[in-house]
Amino acid sequence: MEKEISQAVIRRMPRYYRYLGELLDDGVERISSNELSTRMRVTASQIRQDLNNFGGFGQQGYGYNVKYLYDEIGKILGMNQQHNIIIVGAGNLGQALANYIKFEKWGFVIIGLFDVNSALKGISVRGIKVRMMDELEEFLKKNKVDIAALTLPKEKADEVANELVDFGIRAIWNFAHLDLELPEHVVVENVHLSDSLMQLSYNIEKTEKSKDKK
Amino acid sequence: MEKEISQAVIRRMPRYYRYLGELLDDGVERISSNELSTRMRVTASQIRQDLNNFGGFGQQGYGYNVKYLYDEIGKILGMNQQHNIIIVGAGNLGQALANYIKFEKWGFVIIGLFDVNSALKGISVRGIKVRMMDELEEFLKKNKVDIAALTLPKEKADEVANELVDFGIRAIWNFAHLDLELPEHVVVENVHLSDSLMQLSYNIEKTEKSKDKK
DNA sequence: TAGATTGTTAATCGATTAACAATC
DNA sequence: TAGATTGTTAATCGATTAACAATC
Repeated sequence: MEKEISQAVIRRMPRYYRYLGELLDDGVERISSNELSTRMRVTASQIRQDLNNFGGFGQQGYGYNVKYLYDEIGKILGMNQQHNIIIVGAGNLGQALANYIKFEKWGFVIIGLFDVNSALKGISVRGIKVRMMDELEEFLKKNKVDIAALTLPKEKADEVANELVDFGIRAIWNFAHLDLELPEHVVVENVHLSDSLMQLSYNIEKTEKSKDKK
Repeated sequence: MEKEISQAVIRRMPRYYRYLGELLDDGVERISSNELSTRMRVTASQIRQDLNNFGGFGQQGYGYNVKYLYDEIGKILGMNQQHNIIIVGAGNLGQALANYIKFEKWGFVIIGLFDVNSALKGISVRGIKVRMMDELEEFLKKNKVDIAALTLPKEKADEVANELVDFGIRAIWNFAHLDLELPEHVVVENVHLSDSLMQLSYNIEKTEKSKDKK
């Protein structure tokens, strides 16, 4: 019986992956938790604890082999397999995501674009034509889709999300400004841009105030 | 001497704000921590603790007045004032953000678009023309800019971020896939979309596995 | 072998939840 | 006044950090 790994740990994994990728690019062969901790500004203890949730990737007296650790974290995050994505909502944000070719480096491939708005019918983004929602069921039968990105206004998002789940979608990358209420077996990752701006706004005020005190 | 409020609390505030906004739209006048806890799927205790970091907004025996609490949280988050934003990096994502008019509802107004790529010179998005970086200093002298959104590839982001800070920018909304190393007085809020996708990918795998066990 | 550094246990710190007295 | 519900203190839980024995 494996113990559940906390989301706090999961959130840090992509960051380790990124730093290791940079070290790899720089030709660094091995690194100790201590040296990595200095670069990343976290404690060495935390790095070792985090990694040991998944296995003993290091070696006493040596540290961690950068290439090996990079690959292992990649596997943990599922970067060793392709993820097919459809984007539902072909407005500005949806189109921007469709254009963002860098995702393919990590195996995230956008294979379809959908919208409810028939005004967008016929438009293509990076060679991917925008389809209407009534073509979705057929499309999902013919293509393996792992993730649906939801970039619709919140008024439509809830209904469309349920439709996606009915058609068999198991993972939603949600950009709509609401909390989706979906069955437990569906994984949802929220990107709430306005929440992020509000946090920034709060931290601006806080920083201004602490400056005033001096 | 005020105690520092943890980022865990700050992260939850925009969500409270959103739920209260919905209640307000629905014409709900008052709400108890208990009822709100049911809707938001958090504990009533957490709600009361979170709010009491900022003040006693409720009333024993009554609960919270929705309108009042909404406004108070709005003030905490700085939603009572306008924030002028420039977007640096007028590619797909930058343009998508510039087009996203909903931000204005919360007082976030995009007043400028900049890029290093002269191919974009002359293009306009929602009436905002793309300017070159050499116009930035002048622009910042003439306009109050509260936030710079960074939507450049990571190769350019670091250099541009430093430039922004040199010109007096105090807050950066960072979409580039790297950790900016900036002076302490600069507030940075990161939106790492690929990290978010990787988390989603991990959680997909985890959910698949737990299903297999049955 | 001696030195370095991990993996892991123990200690500490902080965040969440529970409980209840205060009070509307 | 009685009932409801907050604000706040105390208890619990979980996450982070420290320490060190194991071992390369």
